[in-house]
Amino acid sequence: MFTIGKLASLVSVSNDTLRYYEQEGLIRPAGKSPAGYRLYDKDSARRIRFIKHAQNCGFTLAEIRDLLALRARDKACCGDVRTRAVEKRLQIEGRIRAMKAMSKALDQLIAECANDTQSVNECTIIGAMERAAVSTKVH
Amino acid sequence: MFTIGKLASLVSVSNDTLRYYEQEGLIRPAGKSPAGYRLYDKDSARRIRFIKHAQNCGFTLAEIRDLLALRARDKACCGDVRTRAVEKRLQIEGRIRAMKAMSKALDQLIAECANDTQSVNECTIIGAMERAAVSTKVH
DNA sequence: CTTGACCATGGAGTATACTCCAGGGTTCAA
DNA sequence: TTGAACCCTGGAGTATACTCCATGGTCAAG
Repeated sequence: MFTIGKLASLVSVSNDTLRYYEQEGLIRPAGKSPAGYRLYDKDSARRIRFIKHAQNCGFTLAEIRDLLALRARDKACCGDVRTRAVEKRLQIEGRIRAMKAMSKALDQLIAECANDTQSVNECTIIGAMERAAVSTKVH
Repeated sequence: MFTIGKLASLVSVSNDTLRYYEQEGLIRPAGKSPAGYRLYDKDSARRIRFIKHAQNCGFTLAEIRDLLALRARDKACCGDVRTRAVEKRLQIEGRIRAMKAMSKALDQLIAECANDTQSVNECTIIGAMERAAVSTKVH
């Protein structure tokens, strides 16, 4: 059990952010001290790391709340939960494709920048992106 | 050459968004009509699609402005441009890893939801995420 | 030559995700 | 027992990325 400051430094966010997450229904302290101090456990830390992870994947806090709600809903892993999970996975896969295209485009840009024999006009990310996108078909 | 409304519907954003992008230095109309109407060409459309693409990859408009500035800067593809491109690519690759872990976690969740023999306690995304993250080491 | 669909500018408002007080209580080491 | 370092709540402020006016000019069809 640690106080908010301990947890905050443990997971590298601010106390305010933790209180904000609580307000938004993303986390709940494991308990409270007699003085009303929030007390967290290791699960809280895991949960916050998950939130950060999901944010890094481009999910909003509202979406992350959904994502978290997928787990342990009521009794069993019902069809609804499964549907949402499948939905989210599709979303992620779309983003991964987009990012791969972007990465490929940057690769091409970097390669072009490496050989100075290339003309300046050819050195455009948009062009590289388009060439990369042909095979990826995003959106 | 098309007016703002035409371009907007072509790339599925609002007129306001296009004016906002202009204000933020992300786009510039190819020209103006005598009456002061913004006139765009096909390159504008490509540029906006690039912006949307990059946003989907998790970049802010400021970062996208940087990304766009990578192209055709001054004379040649200098080291500075290359450095930035390499930087951005690293950023993207990190995000791709994070998203793959997330996707894997959801896969696992979906699989678990499919076989009802699994107990409820095992059906947690956080758990799935952690198992997925072991081999991926994000951040 | 008017009417409806377009365009312009400037500025205010919104949602998201924090971030930073102010004012006050708690804990603990010296 | 006092001072530094913590905690609380409530509310205001910030950055980003739009979104929505109000007011007024432009254009093409009928």
